[in-house]
Amino acid sequence: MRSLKYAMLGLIDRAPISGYDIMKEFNKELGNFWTAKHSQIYPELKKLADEGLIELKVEISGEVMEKKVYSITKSGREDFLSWLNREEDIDPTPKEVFRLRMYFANHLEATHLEEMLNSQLMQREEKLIRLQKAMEEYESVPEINQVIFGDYILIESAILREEATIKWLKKCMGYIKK
Amino acid sequence: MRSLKYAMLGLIDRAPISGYDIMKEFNKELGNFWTAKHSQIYPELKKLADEGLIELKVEISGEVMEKKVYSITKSGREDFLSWLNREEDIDPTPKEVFRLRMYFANHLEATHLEEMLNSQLMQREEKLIRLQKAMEEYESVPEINQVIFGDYILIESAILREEATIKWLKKCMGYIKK
DNA sequence: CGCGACATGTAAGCAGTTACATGATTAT
DNA sequence: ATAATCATGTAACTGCTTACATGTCGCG
Repeated sequence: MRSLKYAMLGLIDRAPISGYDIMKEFNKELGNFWTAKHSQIYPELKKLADEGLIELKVEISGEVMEKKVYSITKSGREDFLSWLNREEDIDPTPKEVFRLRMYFANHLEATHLEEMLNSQLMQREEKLIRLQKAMEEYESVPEINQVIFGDYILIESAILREEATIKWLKKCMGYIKK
Repeated sequence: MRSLKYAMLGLIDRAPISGYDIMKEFNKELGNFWTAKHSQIYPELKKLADEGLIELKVEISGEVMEKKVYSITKSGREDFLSWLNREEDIDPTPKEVFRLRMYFANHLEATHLEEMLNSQLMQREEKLIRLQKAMEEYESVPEINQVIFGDYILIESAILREEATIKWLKKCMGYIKK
């Protein structure tokens, strides 16, 4: 499905960007639903350039250090928009190891099960707080044609996801005690 | 991390089972959070048998058709339980293509964006109804030491996930009209 | 001068999907 | 008979992670 390709094309389309900075984008809002390591990003950039979807311009930061800045081409933009407009089915199962583990919870001792749920709960609550802080940066909902609209709705989605997970973990803990 | 290995060991531990039936388990409750195709299952079974974690017994269904039924060994059970009891960090980002797409929603026409959100909404609502029906099969919450406890909490988790996604999709649609 | 961030790449291996391939059994 | 399901496998490929590998820049 080449999803990484389109994630990268979308980022490059916003403004010319380097592989390093694409990597950093995957640590921000987008990173809640898509991410990649530099070892995947650099070869993909090469491939996209070979396919004529992006163009390279080398910048120099400091004395000698090269920074490869890529921009999207006409054909890259067409490809990206055609992907973006495609109608798709809902995503296949996103795999989650913790829930796989919990599927076999009947083998765990009650006290240890509770510890595991609690450890997850704390980590999820921390994550939720971080997301809520990010959301507070927005005074109002961005217009749908603004670039930050995407950032906004992804934070919201991530918050709803964490809240649902927390609710579930608490329910599970409720099933233990008594 | 060999998660498939442990998913399969856990299933085999419940009762001796064939590759084909493991595949079917991934279409049930567990399939909401972990799944695999037969092309991945059969080689993995071979590997687990080579590692001495499972044992094979061939059954004949009908006249000649062979069914390979695997059971867990002592060392397989130990390996599984040690994995199950391990404390782990929260799962890394589960990737979702639809939300990646929505990150770039500012490029979409309002009417088309609404169509896309609506199409997702309908599919998610259908899925939710199916999950709720599965939940209704349970008269009460199973005890935590029962095998079906895992099934129950995974259905609940899947329901909460769908509800959160539906809530998000509706919010997004709300941002469009006006 | 040392440390953390900047910056880019490759190689090996593990995980997963799609397609190829075959044949038996059961229900209609 | 014929279609759906049962049943098992392999091959080629894509996707992704971990580790290897190198060097610069800015700050204290």
